[in-house]
Amino acid sequence: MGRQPCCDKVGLKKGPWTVDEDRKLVNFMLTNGQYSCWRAVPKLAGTISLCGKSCRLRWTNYLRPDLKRGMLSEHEENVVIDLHSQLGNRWSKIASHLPGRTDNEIKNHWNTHIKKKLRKRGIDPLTHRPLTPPIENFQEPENHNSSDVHQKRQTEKFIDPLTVLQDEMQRILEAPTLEVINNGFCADEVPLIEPHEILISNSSAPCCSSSSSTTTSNTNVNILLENSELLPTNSDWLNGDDSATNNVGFWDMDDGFSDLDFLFDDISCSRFLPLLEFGIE
DNA sequence: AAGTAAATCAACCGCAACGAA
DNA sequence: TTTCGTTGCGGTTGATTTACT
Repeated sequence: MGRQPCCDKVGLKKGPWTVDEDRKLVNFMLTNGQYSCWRAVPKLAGTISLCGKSCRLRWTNYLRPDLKRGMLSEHEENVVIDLHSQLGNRWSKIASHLPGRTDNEIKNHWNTHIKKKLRKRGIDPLTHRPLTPPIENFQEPENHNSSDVHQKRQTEKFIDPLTVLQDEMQRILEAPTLEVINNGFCADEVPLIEPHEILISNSSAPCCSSSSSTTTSNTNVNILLENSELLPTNSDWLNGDDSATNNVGFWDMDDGFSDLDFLFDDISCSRFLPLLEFGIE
């Protein structure tokens, strides 16, 4: 007996996601957290024409509000190179050390940038040993203003969908309760990740350093909440743990990654801004 | 201006791993 | 222990954009 497809492929749409599909998925994920069964998500979220696998990929690689966007920093590249020398092509493991970066993003960056850089330095990207013979005078292909091009492209490509999502996300985040939504799905069905966990709250973070905002890339989805009283408190989410006010969501902040692209209110520093900032400069 | 090559990255595919029954 | 359903991962593809001729 052959393996069953991950979903009923008949009638399923392929290709790029539409704004509406994004909106539905974000709506669902922000309201319910990460539902335990991706297969059920298309139906529950209303993105019925897409399979659960697609939804998972879209969310983890693109829509998650905690994602960083833009080119990897030099530090991040060095981390990737170092981890790759130890782990090989285990992109998800490598990504787990880089907050806000996805395995797909790192894999793409490796293949398009880092490999070339290593070869240019005379290092075999596969073995991390010196190339034999070393490629001398290896010329990195001229890529005029590649980062500018990248930023421009991302702006043009993503600004509209995310802008459209903005109002929707705001509405969801300000909703007083998590109740029965799409197609009767009930929020009582234990989510794996609660909505607060996809937001980073860090009252001890540097207050609105200019650098934090300058690192914001054009496609970053920065979710910043002002009306935090409208959301359950951290301790609500964390089974009564009083230290929850320092909860920082996904990552350990001790490993040197401080520019999480989340902007803090200039005035209070302890509350998030009342906007969804999409990195539009 | 038009055609082509190169670069980029979102999305797809298929397999492995895992857990439940 | 085996079977089945599901998720996660890594490799790959293909659409899009930019650079070059």
